[in-house]
Amino acid sequence: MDQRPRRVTINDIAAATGFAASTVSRALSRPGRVNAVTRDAITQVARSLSYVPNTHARALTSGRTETVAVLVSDVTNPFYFGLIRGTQHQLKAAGYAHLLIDSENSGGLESHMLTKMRQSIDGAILAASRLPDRLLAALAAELPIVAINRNVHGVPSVLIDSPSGVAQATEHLISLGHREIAYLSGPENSWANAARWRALVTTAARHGLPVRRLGPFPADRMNGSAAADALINTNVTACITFNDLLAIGVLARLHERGVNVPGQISIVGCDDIFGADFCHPTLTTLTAPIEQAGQVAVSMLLTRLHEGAPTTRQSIVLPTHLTVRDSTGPAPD
Amino acid sequence: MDQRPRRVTINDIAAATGFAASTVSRALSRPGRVNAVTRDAITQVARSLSYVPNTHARALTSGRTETVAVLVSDVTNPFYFGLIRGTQHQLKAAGYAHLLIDSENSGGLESHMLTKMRQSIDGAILAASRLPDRLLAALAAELPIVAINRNVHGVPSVLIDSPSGVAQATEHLISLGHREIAYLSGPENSWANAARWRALVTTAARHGLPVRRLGPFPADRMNGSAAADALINTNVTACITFNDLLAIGVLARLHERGVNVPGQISIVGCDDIFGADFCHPTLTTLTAPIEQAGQVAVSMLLTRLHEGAPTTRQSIVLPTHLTVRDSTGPAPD
DNA sequence: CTGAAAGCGCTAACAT
DNA sequence: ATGTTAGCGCTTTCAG
Repeated sequence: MDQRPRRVTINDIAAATGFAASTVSRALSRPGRVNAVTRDAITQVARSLSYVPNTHARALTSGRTETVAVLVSDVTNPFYFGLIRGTQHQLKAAGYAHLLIDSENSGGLESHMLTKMRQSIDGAILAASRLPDRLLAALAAELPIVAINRNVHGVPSVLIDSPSGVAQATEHLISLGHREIAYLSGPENSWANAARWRALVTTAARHGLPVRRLGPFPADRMNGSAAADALINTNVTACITFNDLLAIGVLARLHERGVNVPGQISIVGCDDIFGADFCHPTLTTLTAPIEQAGQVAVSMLLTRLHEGAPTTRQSIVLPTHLTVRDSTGPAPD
Repeated sequence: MDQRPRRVTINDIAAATGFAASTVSRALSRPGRVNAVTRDAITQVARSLSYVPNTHARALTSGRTETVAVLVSDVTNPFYFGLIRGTQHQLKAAGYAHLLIDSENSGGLESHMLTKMRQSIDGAILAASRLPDRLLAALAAELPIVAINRNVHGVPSVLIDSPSGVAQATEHLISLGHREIAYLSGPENSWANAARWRALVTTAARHGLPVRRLGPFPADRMNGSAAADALINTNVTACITFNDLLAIGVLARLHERGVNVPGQISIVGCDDIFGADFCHPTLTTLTAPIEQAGQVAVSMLLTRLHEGAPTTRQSIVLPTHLTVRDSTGPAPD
């Protein structure tokens, strides 16, 4: 009674219409290859029997699964919320299923999951992959992938142009009179972290200004305390933080320790995640189009899947802009 | 060259070991049914060939897919972040794949996706289903499901006990001297919304106090403005909000209009989502164990799948508690 | 305990 | 344009 009630198959439709199973198959999956009237007859019967094609049988023969895996390094990180939203949306529009995988910040788990799932998916989106360049490139040779915020030769990717955003942020701080700026560093193995630091160094150098690098700090709210304490020990009047999560943590700790933001120190975040506009004070940050990044990544992947084109080395860079809120202000005298 | 490099199958292992394919199959999926030494030989060869079983072939014959769908009504809503984290974690631990589906607040899309996916999944977790009771019950008869925050006869579920939390919150407000409390209502078709409202009414009545119901408001930050404005038009000194998202929106609007919280009005949220502890002022709210809800839901589903037991009508209620922060205070004189 | 054989539902050559 | 015939890789009777 709890048994699955014997689904209707392509053969049932064949029997009902008098056509061969293969014709039914064609009519349903390659409508062009079949006479219009037989196609209509078949579609009609299929509908009336409420036929649903069996994904597995289809995948088994065709190799296509209409499923894309989205790997994030930590589902918990609100940065991914927007991204997941973007991939989810775009994938659904294309009729693809969305397999969510959390690699728990581990390259090992990442590649393990990927090999395990290889035949269950047509491709994958790797957000913030923890895989070393070589492995990533090797993987890309076996499986269509698109990386987000990761620039490796031979791996199509969607990059968020934080460098130019960081440059803007730096100019913003300098124009407010800040002469010494610190960078609160995120994970050492993060591509974005390195890119942001470099951009800060470059821009500050152009103005003949020194920068300090503090950290690394794991990029979560908790570690904002350590970061804030480190910050207080310096005499910088402004800092750019690896990401908003960390920045929000810093803000909380600074408040706790009675340091006024932006009165005594200005804070800039990165990403503009959920919360950046309602924390206290609201956070000046680099707004990254992360939902769009998810969408674009999916589009690239899908194109690749459909064209069959190797599409090596294709990369798209998405712009960021500085969103000024209340956490930055004039340097104290 | 881009062709998938011909995966190793059970037959390769059979050839390599000299055993029949069926024996290999058994050794790999039902180790008990096979001689220890042949099993070891087979496992060994399988490993050395880095064999990965084909999900689809397996699903096709066995009917099992080791995949569970998690349906949320809106991936964007931070309430689901914790939930997804919980399901993701638990599912992965059990070796199941996690299929994320966004039903976009539409019952139609919800059931459509579910029928389409029926043979691709072993079961589903429905978070905040928009399906009418009857359809939900019918669905549960066909497919193992566990509902979250939805109480329908015959559908196993995980319920978050907001009623007792709301009661606590109400007592909290009354003890602070508030004599007239409003409820900012969420979507009318939400089970949780109804439950919360009832709990407020009951508790207030016990103290002989009136309550006002405002709304309904779509439960997102945007609509916090409308909700706040409606609130200002009353002369209540405190309100309980359907959820934190709405509450955070209300806080922002109140601030904008110069209304002091909690000086002039106290606000209580529900759920304790990401952000509730760092918005301004920090939000007094009902802390719901939503990550745990996800975990429990998965456990229930998995038990059901493995025991094969119909497990009708099993429900688990998870407790909530009031987390007092800065958005509530004594009633103004 | 192990092997042989028969499919699961569908697609993809190959014929017609 | 349609039908025939083989499987895809695996599990599962059913024998031995």
